[in-house]
Amino acid sequence: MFQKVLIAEDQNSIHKGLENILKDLKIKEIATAQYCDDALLKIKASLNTANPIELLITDLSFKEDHRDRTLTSGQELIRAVMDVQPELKIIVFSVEHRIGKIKKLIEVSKVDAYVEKGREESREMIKAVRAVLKDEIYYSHNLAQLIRSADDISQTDIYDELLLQLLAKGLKRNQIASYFEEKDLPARSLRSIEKRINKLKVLFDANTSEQLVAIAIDRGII
Amino acid sequence: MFQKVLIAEDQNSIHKGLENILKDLKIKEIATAQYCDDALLKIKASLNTANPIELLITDLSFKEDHRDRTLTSGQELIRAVMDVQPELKIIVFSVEHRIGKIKKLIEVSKVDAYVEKGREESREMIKAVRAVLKDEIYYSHNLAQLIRSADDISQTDIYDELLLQLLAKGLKRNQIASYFEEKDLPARSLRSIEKRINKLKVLFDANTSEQLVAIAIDRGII
DNA sequence: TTTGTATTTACGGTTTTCCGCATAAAACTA
DNA sequence: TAGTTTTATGCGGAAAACCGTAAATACAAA
Repeated sequence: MFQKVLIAEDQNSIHKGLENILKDLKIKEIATAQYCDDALLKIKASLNTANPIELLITDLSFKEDHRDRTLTSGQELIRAVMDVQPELKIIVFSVEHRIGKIKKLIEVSKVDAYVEKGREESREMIKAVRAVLKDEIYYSHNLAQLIRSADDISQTDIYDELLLQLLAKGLKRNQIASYFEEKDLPARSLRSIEKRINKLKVLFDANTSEQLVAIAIDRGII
Repeated sequence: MFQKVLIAEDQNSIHKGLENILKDLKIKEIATAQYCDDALLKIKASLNTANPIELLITDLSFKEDHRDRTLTSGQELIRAVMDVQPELKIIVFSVEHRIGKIKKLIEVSKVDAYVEKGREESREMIKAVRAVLKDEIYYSHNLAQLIRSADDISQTDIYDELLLQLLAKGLKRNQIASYFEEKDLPARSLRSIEKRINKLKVLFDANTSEQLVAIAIDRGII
């Protein structure tokens, strides 16, 4: 079993529960952090010791407060951690259920497991830790099917994503075209922008561009 | 201090933490429920006993799973509870930070306290329980100022809200006008709908209707 | 009731979005 | 390389959104 584990999570009510689970799994040392920056510091520090941290369990969203932060989310923490300790195992533990975000974590950030917060979280966390120990990828029960059915999202590329973001930010069609022009992106003409929006409307079954933005937000694409 | 408290929360890692806090506050009996429906049942059942539940601590969002549910959210639970036991004290404990939703809870549902899940949650929960015991209203630290600054939202009435919902659902301007016509709502002409959208765009500083929908979702209005 | 004010509605014109079509450019294939 | 397919662009017209204005209606105070 893992010797040393770090929990990055700002909800202190969760710490106790999580620690109990890990203790039952015979994990010797459990460190905690309430801020992403602290988590990164602890990981860096432990690298030069006899027993470095072997597993990071992290939430995705961390509340803002008075403290200045450089890392503001689990995603950023994960990216930073990969730089200093690429072999570190990572389990994401979050309420995030939007399949777009989760797919990105697994495919882009290469996290080892995703456990959704909810009724089965304790059981799922145990399974996840055991799976990760065996170098397996694990995502909680109800997610497996969702990920397969979310191919529509994979069909949206980074330009679609940018386009949706610009729409949500209040740019008009021709302003978006100008933006694409400036940034030297492909398919920058007004007509191409229009066609791209239309393609997305068909893909997400949206009647209007307002609904398209609502769906994109709901699915966690933007 | 309260004699009997019910916690409605589907994250089982949180239960332990909350229970510890409540025990420290000398609360004798702590009941828990993972589903809204179960919570309501327990409240109803306790009404006919010698010591009924005096305080309900509830989350807002409950995950869907295999079980059929009639009550699917904390908001619905609160509404149902008010019918059977109007004098029951209620503390909402949630990650919801969108001021629109929170304001509605306090003003419409008349909950006694709102504690935001996060770093200070334990301390805030203790404060909340003590305040509610003294018949006071309590909402966590960082919220007090936000609520005051959210007057813009109070300026949106139920028709604005409906309008935003219909926009997000993909109805066109004239379809919205027809909808208002059918439902016999005031200001049902196309021009009035347009003006209302325009008013909202000014209010929320949105350039386009797409951005307006994005902002409305972000602020928890729809 | 009258008067004044605010809201709602209708009309008309401008801008933006939407969409089909034709051509041009690019990517791909044999 | 030449031919084929896909993608991008430009143009024009229709539909929808946008916006000012004025008449009609609703509402409140006098």
